[in-house]
Amino acid sequence: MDQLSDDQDLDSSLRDERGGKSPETDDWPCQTCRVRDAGLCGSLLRGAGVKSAGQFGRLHQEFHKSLPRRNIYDAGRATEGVFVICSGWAFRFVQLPDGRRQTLSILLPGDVVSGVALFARRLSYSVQALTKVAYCRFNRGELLNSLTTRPEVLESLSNICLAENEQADDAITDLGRRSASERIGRFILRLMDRLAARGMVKDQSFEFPLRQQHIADAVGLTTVHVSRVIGAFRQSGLVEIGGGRLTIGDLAELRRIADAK
Amino acid sequence: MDQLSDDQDLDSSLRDERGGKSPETDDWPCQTCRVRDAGLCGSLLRGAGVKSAGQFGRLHQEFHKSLPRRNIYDAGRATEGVFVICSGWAFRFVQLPDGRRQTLSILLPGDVVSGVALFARRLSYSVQALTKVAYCRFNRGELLNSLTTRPEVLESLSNICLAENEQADDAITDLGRRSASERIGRFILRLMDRLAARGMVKDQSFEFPLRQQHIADAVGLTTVHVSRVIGAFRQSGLVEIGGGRLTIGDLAELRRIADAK
DNA sequence: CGTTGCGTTGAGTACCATCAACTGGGGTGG
DNA sequence: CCACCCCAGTTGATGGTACTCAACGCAACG
Repeated sequence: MDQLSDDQDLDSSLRDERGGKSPETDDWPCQTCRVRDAGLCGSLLRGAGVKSAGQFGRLHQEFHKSLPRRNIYDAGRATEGVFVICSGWAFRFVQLPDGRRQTLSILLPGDVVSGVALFARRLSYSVQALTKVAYCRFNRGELLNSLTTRPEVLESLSNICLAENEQADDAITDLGRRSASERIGRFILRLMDRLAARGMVKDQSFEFPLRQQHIADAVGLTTVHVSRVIGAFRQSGLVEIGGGRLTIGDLAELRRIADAK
Repeated sequence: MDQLSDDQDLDSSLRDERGGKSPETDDWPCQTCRVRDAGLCGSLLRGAGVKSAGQFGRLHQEFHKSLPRRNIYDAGRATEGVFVICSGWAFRFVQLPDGRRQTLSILLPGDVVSGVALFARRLSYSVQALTKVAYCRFNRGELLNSLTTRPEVLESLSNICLAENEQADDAITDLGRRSASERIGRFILRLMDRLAARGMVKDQSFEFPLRQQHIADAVGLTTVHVSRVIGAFRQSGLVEIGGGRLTIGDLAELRRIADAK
């Protein structure tokens, strides 16, 4: 039913963590992917025909899995391509020398870790799995080629970069000019919107694998303060968090809090 | 000598503010541009040959000027292309309904207002001139075409997007996890680096047309607090600001403050 | 049943915001 | 020339938001 619970096949193959798969084998993971038709994968696979490997054949993919709390990528390491989250949650973050930590974005199934990673040999942030995560790497060279030969790929990647920039601008505004409750409210609402676009929200309720530490790192607060704000939210009946789920109790009021002071 | 003072021609032509110029006239402004060979303009004009208009002829450009404190672009308006700052300073900012304001980035000569603006019909932020500004608009359609036909344009625009994303990530980290003095210190140092790359820094001193209000909007503080922090900087001999210039007094110490707590 | 991780709560504090008054420079007009 | 105003910046007083340190409850787990 939901993304995080029915991962039998993820479980069963977690032994071969980080094991690559040939893109042309019969058990091609994308065949059963829930988010295959959206975002970058959509453009890459649509033009190619899902089963054939013609002139616009499938790009080479390398499939990986990660357990929770493991780093999928460490800042500064060389990358050989672009990562896409197939299932599970992850996040991009920066760790300062003195331990302070800032999450740059939460990555949901179907998200490209970063569109511009296509042009960068190494990134300045790390990526960590939040839940069990299955992800896939597209080869940089191939992707760069298809950029010039396949207009829909260029368009898709452009849209991804556009969205990433807008999200970054939003984050800057939130962190620079909004109060704690505004930040947390907006954080929750944005997450819900993104999950809703994936059909992962039902009755204003969705899976929520984040610890308060993750929220704190994302909105630039401490866990203690996040606890207080969320406690206040809960007492006002705005949200309910528990059992790995988040349920919105009073959407209108949450929107009001998130929109202004 | 410096960018902002020798603007006789800017002055003299400020009458025809917002007046477009045909790209093929003899008084083509780029002929005298100081930053012509850098960034996007560099790639666009290099491949084309500066004087000729062959197969890879010049793209259509529309030149504009703006007085200080005028909005070059208002959030939400339809855009017909990509803006490049030719001379002067500007900034991208978001204005919240209740008046709070966050600056997203400072734009220096040679900067593209936003690389991804190429793919967006309207932007969610506004752009305001800080000094007298000359800027130029490249046509969206033409630029999109040259993206697929001219590899160096694609590469240049990729690098711009990459840099924009990295700057945004830096800003998020600063606003989320750094103290006031760290933010201001880093703000100054980053500005100096970017100006140095344009040859606009001499003896650790550079033109600095920003009011404390602008700094406050950029680093997410109030003007009052910016005044205190900068006052402390000045008293420690770290920086001296005055007469529209900023001079670094103790670069090592400023770096130390900016790098950690 | 101790341990560990996560969340909550309290007390005290630091940082930064807010409000307000005041300074000094630059322009303008009497 | 001076009065006046406006703008940018400074400074002080005060207060609130969010941080730090610490203790504790609770559930999961070995």
